[in-house]
Amino acid sequence: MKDLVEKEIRQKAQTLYNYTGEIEAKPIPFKGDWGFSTTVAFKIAGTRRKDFQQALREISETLASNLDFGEEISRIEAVNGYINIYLNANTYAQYIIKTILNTPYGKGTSKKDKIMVEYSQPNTHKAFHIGHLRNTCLGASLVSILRYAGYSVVAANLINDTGSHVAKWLWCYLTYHKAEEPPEKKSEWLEQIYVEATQKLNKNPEFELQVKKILQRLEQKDPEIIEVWEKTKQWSMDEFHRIYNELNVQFDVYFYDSTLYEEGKQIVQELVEKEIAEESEGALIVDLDHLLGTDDVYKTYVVLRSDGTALYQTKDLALAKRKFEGYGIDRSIYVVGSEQKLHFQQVFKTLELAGFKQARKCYHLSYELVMLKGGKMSSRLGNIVFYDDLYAAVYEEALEEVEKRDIVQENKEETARIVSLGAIKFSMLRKDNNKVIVFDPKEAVNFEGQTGAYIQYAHARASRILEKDQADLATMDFEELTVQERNLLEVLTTFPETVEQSAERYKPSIMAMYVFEVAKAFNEFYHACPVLQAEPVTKNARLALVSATTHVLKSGLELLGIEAPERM
RNA sequence: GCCCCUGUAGUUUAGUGGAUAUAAUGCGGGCCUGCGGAGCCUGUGACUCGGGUUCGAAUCCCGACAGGGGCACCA
Repeated sequence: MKDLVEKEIRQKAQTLYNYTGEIEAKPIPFKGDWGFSTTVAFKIAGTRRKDFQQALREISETLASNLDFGEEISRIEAVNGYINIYLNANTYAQYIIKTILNTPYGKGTSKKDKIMVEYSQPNTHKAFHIGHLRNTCLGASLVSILRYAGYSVVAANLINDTGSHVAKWLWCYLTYHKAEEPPEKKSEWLEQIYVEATQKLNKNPEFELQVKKILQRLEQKDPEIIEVWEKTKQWSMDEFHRIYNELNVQFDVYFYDSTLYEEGKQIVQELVEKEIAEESEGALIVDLDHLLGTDDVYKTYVVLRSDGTALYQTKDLALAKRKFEGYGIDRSIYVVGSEQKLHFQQVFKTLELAGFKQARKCYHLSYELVMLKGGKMSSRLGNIVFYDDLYAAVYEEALEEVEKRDIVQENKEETARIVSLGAIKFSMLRKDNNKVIVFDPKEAVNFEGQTGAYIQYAHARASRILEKDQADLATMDFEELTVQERNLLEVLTTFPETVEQSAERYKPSIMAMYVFEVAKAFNEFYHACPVLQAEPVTKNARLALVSATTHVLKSGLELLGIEAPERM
C-alpha cells in the first residue's frame, strides 16, 4: 500500500511540478489517524525561496486534490503543507489481515547477494561468557533476518583454538595440573586454569619464555604437545556444542585458527614479495599509513612475530582469502567487538593492497562491551559472568514465576526454559549494537517492561483466545474500528519494512523494538476490546486480528531466535 | 597526541532533515464475580553546550565539554 501511495504521489509530482526527487510516505504521526503523510510540497516549494509559505500552501492543495487512489483510501487532506492520505480502515484492515495470514508476510524477494556472517568466535580453553553471548545472539539473529529478507547466507564460526591464550593455558596445565581431568562443569574449570596462568605470569614474567616455547612447539606440530592440545581442546568444543544446542544456533561452516596460520604465513610472504610488508625490529609489518598516504590513521600492522610465529593478524588474512575463494561470497560480515575496529580496518586495507577486490565488501559489524555493574569484564581479571551462571539464575526466577500460575500444569521446566532464553536473548538484542550493555544480574531476571517475557506473554494470551474460537476470513468485517484495533493494525502493517530495515542496516535491535511494539499494541487492544464476548460480526473480525497478531509476533520472535510459547 | 564510538526524563532507551520527541523503569493515583494482573489506565519528567547549513535540525557540518574503546609483535 505504501508503495502504491508513493507511486501515485511521484507520478503527480512529476506531471504537475516536474519534481523527480525522493518521495516517502510516512505514517501520519497522530494517534488515531491511520494513513500516510508526505512532505513533497515542502521539497517543491523549497526551490522557490521568495513566497515559500504561499507556494507551499498552493502546491500541497493542488497535489492533494489531484491524487487519485482506489477504495482503500477514504480521504486526502492538505494540512500545513503536509499531504495526509487517510486509509479506508475497514477495507484496508481486511486486506492486510488476509495478506498476513495467506502469504509469507514480510518475506523479501530473493536477492542475488550471497553473504557470509561470521560470529560467535569462542576461544577454546576458556569459558563462554556474556560477551560471547551478545555476539552469538546478534549474529544468529542477523543470519535469520538476512535470510528472511531474501539473501542467501552462510553462517560461519571461527574457533580460536590456537595462539597465545592456548599456549598459556597449556603451559599452566602441563606445569601445575598435568593429566587432570575436568569436573562436570568443564567450562568454569577451563577458565580457572587460564586465570591461574595469567596470575602466575604476571607475578613471574620469566615464565613467558616457557609459554613461548609451547607456542612454537604447537605450531611445529610437536606430537607430544599436539596430543594434549587435541584432548583439552575437545573439552572446550563439547561445551560450545552444548551451549549452541541450548541457544538453538547453527553454523554452516566452522573455521579453525589452527588450520589457518600456515596459509597466513604464505600470504605474508607474498606481501613481502609485493613490497607491501617489510621487516621492522625483527617482525614483519605493513606500514599502512605510508602505503596509503595517510597520517597516523591506520598505524602499523604487525603480520608476523619476530620469532616467526603467527598472530591473529596473520590468520585473518588467510581466513579472508578462504572466504572469498572457497565460498563465492559477495559480502563478508564479521561480528566482532568494537575494540577490534582498528584491527579490521587494517585487515581490509591490507587485503585491498594485496589485490583482493572483495575487500571492499567486507564489513566489521562491531558491538560494544557487556560490562558487569562495576567494571569492564575481562577474563584476565577473573571478573566475568559465565553464560552458564547467567542462565541458571534466570531459569530459577522463571521457574518460580511459572509455578505461581496454574495455567501451565505440565512442562513447567520446558516453559521456564523458553522464558529464560527469551529473556536473555531479548536483553542482548534490544539495544543498539554500539551501545554498552551494563549488565545487572538483578535486572536480568526481571520479567517486567521491555523484556522477552512481555512479548511471549502477549503471544500466549492471543494463542489462548484462538484455542477457543477461530475466525472466518471470508465474512470478516470491521465496521467501525476502535483506536486500539486501528493502532494494532497499523503496527502489523509495518512488519515488512522492519524486516527490510533491520537487514539493510544489520540491526536486529530494530526487529526487537518492533516485536515489543506489536506486543504492546496487542495488550492495549486486549484490555480494551473483548473478543469472545463480542457481537458475532465484531467477534469474527477481532478473532482475525488476533490471529494475524500471533502470526506476526511469532515471525518476529523467530527472527530474534526466540520461541513463542502458547501458554506460560 | 592521533583515530573510532556514545552523550535524549532520576536510570535504561527509540528516533539515518518534517507536524505535538518513542518507550521502559522509578515515584504518585487507579483497574480482576470479564478472553490469563508476567497485564492495563493515569499523573510526573529529557534532546550536554556554542556556532553554522536549511522553509524546517535530537538528526547534517564546525568547535567545545563529558564518558568509553583503540593506537608494534594480545584477541
